[in-house]
Amino acid sequence: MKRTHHCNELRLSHSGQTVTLAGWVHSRRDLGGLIFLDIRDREGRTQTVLDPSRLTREIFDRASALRSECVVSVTGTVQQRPAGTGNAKIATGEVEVAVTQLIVLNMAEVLPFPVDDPEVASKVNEELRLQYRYLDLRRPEMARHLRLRSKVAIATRQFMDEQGFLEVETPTLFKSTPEGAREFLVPNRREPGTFYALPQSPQQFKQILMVAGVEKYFQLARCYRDEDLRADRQPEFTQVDIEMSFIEREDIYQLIEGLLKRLWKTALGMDIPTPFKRISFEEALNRYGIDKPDTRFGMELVDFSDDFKGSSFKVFSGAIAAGGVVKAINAKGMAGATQGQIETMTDYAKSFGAKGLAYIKVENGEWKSPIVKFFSEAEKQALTSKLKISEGDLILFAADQWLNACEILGKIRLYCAEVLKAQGKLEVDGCPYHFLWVVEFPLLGFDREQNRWYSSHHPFTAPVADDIPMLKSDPRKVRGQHYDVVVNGVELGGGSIRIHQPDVQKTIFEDLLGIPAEETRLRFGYMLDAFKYGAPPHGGIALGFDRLIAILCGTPSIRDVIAFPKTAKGTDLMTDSPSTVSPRQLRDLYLEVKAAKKE
RNA sequence: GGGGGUGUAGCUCAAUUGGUUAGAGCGCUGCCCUGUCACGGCAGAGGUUACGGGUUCGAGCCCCGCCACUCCCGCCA
Repeated sequence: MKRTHHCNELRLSHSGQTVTLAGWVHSRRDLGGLIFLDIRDREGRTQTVLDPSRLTREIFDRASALRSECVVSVTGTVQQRPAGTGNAKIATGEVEVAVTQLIVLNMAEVLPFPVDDPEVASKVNEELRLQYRYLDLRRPEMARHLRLRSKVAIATRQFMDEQGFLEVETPTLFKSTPEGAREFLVPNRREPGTFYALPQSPQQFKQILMVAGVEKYFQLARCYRDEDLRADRQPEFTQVDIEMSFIEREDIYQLIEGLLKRLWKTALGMDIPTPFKRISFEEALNRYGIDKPDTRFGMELVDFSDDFKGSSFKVFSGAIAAGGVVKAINAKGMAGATQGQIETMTDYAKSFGAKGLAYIKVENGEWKSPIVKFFSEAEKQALTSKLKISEGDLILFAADQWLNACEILGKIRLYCAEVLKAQGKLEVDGCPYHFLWVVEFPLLGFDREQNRWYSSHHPFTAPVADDIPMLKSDPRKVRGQHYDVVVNGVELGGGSIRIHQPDVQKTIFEDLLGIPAEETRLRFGYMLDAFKYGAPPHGGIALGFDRLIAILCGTPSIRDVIAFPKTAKGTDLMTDSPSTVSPRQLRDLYLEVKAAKKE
């Protein structure tokens, strides 16, 4: 009964051998006097044939009663298929197993959705797929994702090991650190009113490991964030978490380029070019309007602030006079944009606080736009030459403060690319993966509403050494030693060189972030203590492992590469969690539920 | 928290302006079929149109509410 081969193994050379296969009935083709069973396992599928002249009536009847996804073990002789009946679509298509023994290991009920037909199965409502995840995962496409994920995880470990890294596990029961993402809390039974928190990332532990002398740490770390979800965000997710001592930014770039090169080779057999291009935060915003640019296509932002500062079109000249900028993009071939598309883009602009969206449609040799009449010849000339305007183009403008103007057009640029791509009008670079480093982020941002500074990455990020003197005089200008690795407009990961001098850390916490000394001590005291006893200069990075796998699998949703993902509301449809707990459990934890119960 | 989309047979989808008994393909059940691999043929079963209200002579379709899934904004140091 034990199987001798898997279902993607038998070839002509096995002819004549008696073999046993085990697996699921992928499909049954019952011709009345002859039955074909395709047996599927993890590796593939093999056709078996039941010929009543070669087996007992009982076995034949047993085969007649089978349906899709029953689990069976079959024994028989491998034989070449009769001429003209081979199946070139499957690897085992030249042979079949003439069954002499059939054991039904388990019957299957009629399935809630088909798993054998990739066309149909991939369109099945995701709700159903999540509820019956074990069936969904049987689909070859999903099995391929699991397998690729495993291979990439193992290749990651192997590469990091070769580079001298230690894999160290860090706790998932951690201390609450209210900065950043909302945390999942875990009540502590032993002391009422105290809680663990699940870590948003092992950030603090990995820095402590540097103080501990580990020097090179990595981990495939599970992280938890209690924030609203997206196609690329789950409440629990996996990071390739890395930290190194005695390094500079260049060391991280080189390491990650090597790692990604290895992973692309392992997963796709593809050689990706290194080193990756680098672009500063400022340049990324100026040219693409976003800090994670998709550089597979152009449509770059062009600045017209000089050309329009004296313009009689007051919306433009006024914005410039107020310290802002005028920028534009040329969506080539989009002059035929529908009213709905223009409206969508206008809504994007408005969501950034703009009053509207200025545009020019270039149709029939004419500039169709309500604003063109305000433009001088020089201004038109500047537009034509800088944007290389020609028939069929759609020019879109943003006039606002620098960051806002950039972000508006950045958003619109991506929207236009999507529309043009669907119409087959977008020129896309032949290289399918555009990696780049985005560097020189501002260390701090300013929150107008709360009237305070915040860390644009996290408070342990080191300032660029030359900029440290400006920390107190002009914080806005201080650049952080922070870097993001971006591929095709997806932020794959980010990290920084950390502060290892206690005095600089103290300045950041107390003088800039405005956290009182007492609170700093409560929240981060153990870390500041650790740094007193000989902290090496260090830095690291974390890569979003789920996103990485999704990109390699070519799927837009990380749910497709996580075995048991949660829905957009954070529920697990298979196990129906989260769920209520018994009064006794609550009592043990000294908890009382005050919210109104549902139902 | 806000905005958009979806919800009709087990699955994927139709259903004209609001108008007869809500249809099709696949799947399922039964019968027939010895070279199929999307097997084929014949017959059949299968519906609280997510759910709750409302408007109407009449609602799958219109209105209000609600639930689930999904995409986006906010959020994600």
